[in-house]
Amino acid sequence: MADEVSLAVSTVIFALRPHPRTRRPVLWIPLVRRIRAPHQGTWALPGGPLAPDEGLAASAARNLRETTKLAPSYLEQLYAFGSLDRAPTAAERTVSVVYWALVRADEAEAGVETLNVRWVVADELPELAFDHALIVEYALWRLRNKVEYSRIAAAFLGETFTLAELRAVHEAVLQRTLDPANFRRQMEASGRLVPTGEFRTGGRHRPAQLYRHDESIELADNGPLTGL
Amino acid sequence: MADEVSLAVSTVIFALRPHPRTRRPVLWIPLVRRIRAPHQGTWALPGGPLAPDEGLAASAARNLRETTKLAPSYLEQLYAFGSLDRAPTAAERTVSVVYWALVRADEAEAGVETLNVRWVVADELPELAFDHALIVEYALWRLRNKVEYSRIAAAFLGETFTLAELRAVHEAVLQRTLDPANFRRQMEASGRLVPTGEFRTGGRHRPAQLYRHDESIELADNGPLTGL
DNA sequence: CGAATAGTGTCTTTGAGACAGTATGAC
DNA sequence: GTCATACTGTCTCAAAGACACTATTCG
Repeated sequence: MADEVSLAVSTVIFALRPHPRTRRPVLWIPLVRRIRAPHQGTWALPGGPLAPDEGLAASAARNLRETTKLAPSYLEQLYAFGSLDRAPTAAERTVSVVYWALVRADEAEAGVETLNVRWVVADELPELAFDHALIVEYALWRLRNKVEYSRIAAAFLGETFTLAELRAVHEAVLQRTLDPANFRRQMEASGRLVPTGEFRTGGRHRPAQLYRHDESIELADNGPLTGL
Repeated sequence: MADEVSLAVSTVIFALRPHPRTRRPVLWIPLVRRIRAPHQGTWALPGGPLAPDEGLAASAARNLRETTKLAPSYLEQLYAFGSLDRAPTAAERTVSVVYWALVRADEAEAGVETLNVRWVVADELPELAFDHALIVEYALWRLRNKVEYSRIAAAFLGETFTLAELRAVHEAVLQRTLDPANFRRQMEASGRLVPTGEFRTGGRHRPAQLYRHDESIELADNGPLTGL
């Protein structure tokens, strides 16, 4: 065991894109290939050591940008992992502060995929390095919980959207269909939606009203930590 | 700014004891007096550097034991704090992984209070060092949320308890009175309570049935992180 | 007996969900 | 007109809360 503890920041980045087979929207995350031991060659979460002159969230945002060329539309701390057995074969003891982030689908389309960066469906992961499989599972659990009682789903959409588009995000995250009528009433009752008076035309059906979110309401309620 | 980041673990420790004036049960936390700069002489959360051969939770449990002579009946990670402006005057950059813990009232009575350790009412704090006031506020918010949808209140009680005792814990944490009839039904409907068939006598009224919690149910649902 | 708390019954309100029905633009 | 989806109405059920009532023990 080493006599020093090093500190790293990693990020679980979610985007919504169609499943390669079903074409239905599902969650994707980018992975990076490890280029050194331990676990050399296997896939891992993007991340790296914390720079001394940089905050934790800033570090997460930076290595998100470096691996995906994207800026997060939502970023939240997930957990600090620091068990002794995280990397049994490693010489170095590392504590990882992990963040999770949401990026917009259209931006994720533009995201580069290189030899060492690969986007995969979040429920169909390859084998991951260290305890990263557990970390992704936990991030998915948090996202699925939080989408039910906050307006973070907005982070996957643009400025304005129809109720059908918002519902599609919820359905993709929760992996079940939702009743359109009841979903509409819940969203209206939440007081977070503002009708714009504009309509989305183009489908072969009645045009749908466009909404935007009330931006005075935080994406998620983090209590006293708001804005940290 | 230093060119190294040091890692510390701190803990917000909650106990239920009567308020000095009202005698109604309220939340208390122990503070330690800082014996070195910065903020020398002011009160702070118990904590210290992470030992290289110790897990994060183990470190929290250790310095909880060292300051209070107690073992936690509940321990959960709160947040990792690492902004650059946490300690503007400090030469050293520190990231703190903060835990929060619950200890039993009877044990807290026995907890030592020395010159450098002082128990204070959680809603009537003195001025605290660094960002510790924000940290306590966040811990209180988490506790008050979690008591409503988990069985962590049990961590303040002994093996068996009456519904009135359990309700008193909820009332103290939430700072409002609860209807005894509705509280009873909610607890019974939760499926977490097991009647023991024994009764608590001694009051000048009908004896109350003693319950215990179903120990196959976790104190709180942390999803995939169960038992970490 | 009265005081005090244990425990039950029941009414109202609220929100979730199931599902039928109406509205309207694209074609 | 037909199709597809937008949007509305309404019924049922479950949980939360207010509050009246009964039960039982102690002094």
